[in-house]
Amino acid sequence: MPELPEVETVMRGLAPVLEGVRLEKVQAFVPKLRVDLPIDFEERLTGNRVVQLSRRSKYILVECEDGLTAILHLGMSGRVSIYGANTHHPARAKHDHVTILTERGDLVVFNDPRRFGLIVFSTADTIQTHALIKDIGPEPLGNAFDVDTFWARIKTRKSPIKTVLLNQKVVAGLGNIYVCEALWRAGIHPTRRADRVRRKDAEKLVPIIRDVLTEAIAAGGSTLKDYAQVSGELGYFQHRFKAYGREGEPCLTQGCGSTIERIVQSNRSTFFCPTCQT
DNA sequence: CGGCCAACCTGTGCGC
DNA sequence: TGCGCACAGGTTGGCC
Repeated sequence: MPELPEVETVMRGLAPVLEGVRLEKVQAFVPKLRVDLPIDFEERLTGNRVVQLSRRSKYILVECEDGLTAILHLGMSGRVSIYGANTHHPARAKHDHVTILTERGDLVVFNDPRRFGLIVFSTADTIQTHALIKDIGPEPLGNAFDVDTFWARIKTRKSPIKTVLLNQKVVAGLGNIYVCEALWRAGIHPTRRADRVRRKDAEKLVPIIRDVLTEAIAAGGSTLKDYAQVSGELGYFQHRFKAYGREGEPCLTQGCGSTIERIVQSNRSTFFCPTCQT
């Protein structure tokens, strides 16, 4: 489940395999994912050397030595697997759309059944102005994410706070799961209009958002179903969900005794405690 | 610009 | 076993 913590986990798994490494053979097996792959995708990456990996919101940025930066998004179902040089490299599986063989003999595979992911090209010196990147809000784990900035961005919005937190222009990297978790921790009802979220609620929410994402990264992401880290191991944060996916189960607030409910907002499931969250 | 919905895809799990 | 439907981690384009 690729929200910020999962993308960060994937990026950290890829970095030691790709950074400083020449790509021996890059192959794409589909013409497009969510959008067209670059026409020169294979030729431009094959023979190129990766300088550095980084993450912006849910995008992984692969900076290469010739100035190219590849922008990768995992969409809903995108996964990355790594097969070491001294291990068996499996035959291409269904929905394996891109494979990268490195000069060291490591194999990196991008698999995405729903093809909501994307890979496009930009350049290192223009990446900040790229259409996919330029309007994204502050990184929640960085210094630019503070109460004043956050409050300024939400206090005029009439939409439910749940919907506003999913908006990547407001704050980067949150998805359906971590929004539910953050609102549960903050005691804020997901349907409350963002312009009715008081400043003192924002003061709670900012560190809570930081904490929930930081904890999830430390746990190696969450992982619903069989979503795996690049190592193939599952993330463990899912075992710590307090709201997400817990419809009908007891609220875990001490002494609450209420039951987690599920509603639909903007066509997405929202899980919350009708008692704790106001 | 803000807000809302449909659309993009495939797979899975459930009720019948 | 098969069928139809609801639902799944995200984003965006079009419409009011």
